[in-house]
Amino acid sequence: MTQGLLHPSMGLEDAVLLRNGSDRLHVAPDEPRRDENSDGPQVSCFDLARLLERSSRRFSGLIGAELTRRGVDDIGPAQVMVLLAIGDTEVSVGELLDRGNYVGSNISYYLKQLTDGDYIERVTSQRDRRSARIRLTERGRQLCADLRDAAKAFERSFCVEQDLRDLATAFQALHRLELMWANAARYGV
Amino acid sequence: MTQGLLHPSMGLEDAVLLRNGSDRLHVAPDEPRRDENSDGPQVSCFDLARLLERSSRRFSGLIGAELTRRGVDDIGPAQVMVLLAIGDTEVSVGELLDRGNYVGSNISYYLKQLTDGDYIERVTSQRDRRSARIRLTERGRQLCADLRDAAKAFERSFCVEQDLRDLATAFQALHRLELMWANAARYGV
DNA sequence: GAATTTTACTTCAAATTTTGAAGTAAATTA
DNA sequence: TAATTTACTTCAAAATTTGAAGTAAAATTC
Repeated sequence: MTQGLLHPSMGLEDAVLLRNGSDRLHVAPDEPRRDENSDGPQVSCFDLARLLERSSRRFSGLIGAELTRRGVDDIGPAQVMVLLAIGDTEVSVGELLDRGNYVGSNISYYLKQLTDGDYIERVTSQRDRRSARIRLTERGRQLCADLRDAAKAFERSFCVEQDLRDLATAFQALHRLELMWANAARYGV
Repeated sequence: MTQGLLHPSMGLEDAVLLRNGSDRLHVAPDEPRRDENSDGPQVSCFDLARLLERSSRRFSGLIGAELTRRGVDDIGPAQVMVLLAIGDTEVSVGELLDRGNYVGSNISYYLKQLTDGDYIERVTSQRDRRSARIRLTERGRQLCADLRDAAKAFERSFCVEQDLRDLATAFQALHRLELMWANAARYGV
């Protein structure tokens, strides 16, 4: 169902050797337990949520490293995520709040840094002068493009066709789950 | 492929009404663009990573709310994630680091809080007296059990069979991606 | 059309979380 | 037995997140 997300040249054996403690060369410790009389493993919200967190941290680390490599030191991974959330279009702060499920004051803080670093520019909307319209500057656009290139290169060297389909599958399933969580939050449980 | 993650009684229309701004009743703003001549949507690492972040935040919010409901106010969602990472077994700090991709000093900080709140207990291993063995106390176990019950109840009322399979699918695909990211970090790009 | 309410943000200060550079003490290796 | 490595902890600084005001511009109500 979900084969081949690892490059042929890189087996699971390598993959799990993430720390090299003497007696901790264990396999990934959080495989959800298999249900004896079923054909798929049981996965709880919690299993998944932990995986989400861990993956996010992992990804942030990667972005951070990439920023360092590029000599970008005025913003970090968190700010990059905001840049990516903005994308190619012009958005309002409110839209960003939705997109990332951010808190208002938090986004304000990031946007200030991004403005200071000249990654975005803000124009107050003519239609509604309360609302700030945000768009990437050339610098912001360039950084995003560079990161996208790096990601593409990564995908090319590590992913096979099936991986990309799996990515899409994971995305869709997660997206739906996220909507459920959002509704749970709204309607209380 | 991935149908039914929403309860029949709750349509997409409701699902996206997450904020009630006057002119921002838009549909989810980050659908990945469809590639004209392909049968599945193109999803980049970044699309997925943003979804991971957002979902995590959403989930943390849910856990936070649940803690408040239960009158637990000495720990937050982040600490709960550590409890869940510990699980039913006795683990070392190093194992936790792997499990959550945490930073050492960070876990130390959480463990201290959890010890203070009597959610976990630490015993120095006899075999290797440098290494702390951690396990849940009755209180920690109870909290986890309660949360699991709440999650089960949520799943029962909001998920159909297909949803649970999708959860498993998402988990597997993500897990593999995470391994790739981990290796990318290790081997540099 | 003036007063009120709501929306769309921003600011600030406090709390929380994360990081990194030491440190400690126990194993391991040379 | 000395040097190194491992498995953590501590501390202080930095980054992030939160929440309670605040501001100013719509939109609504009277």
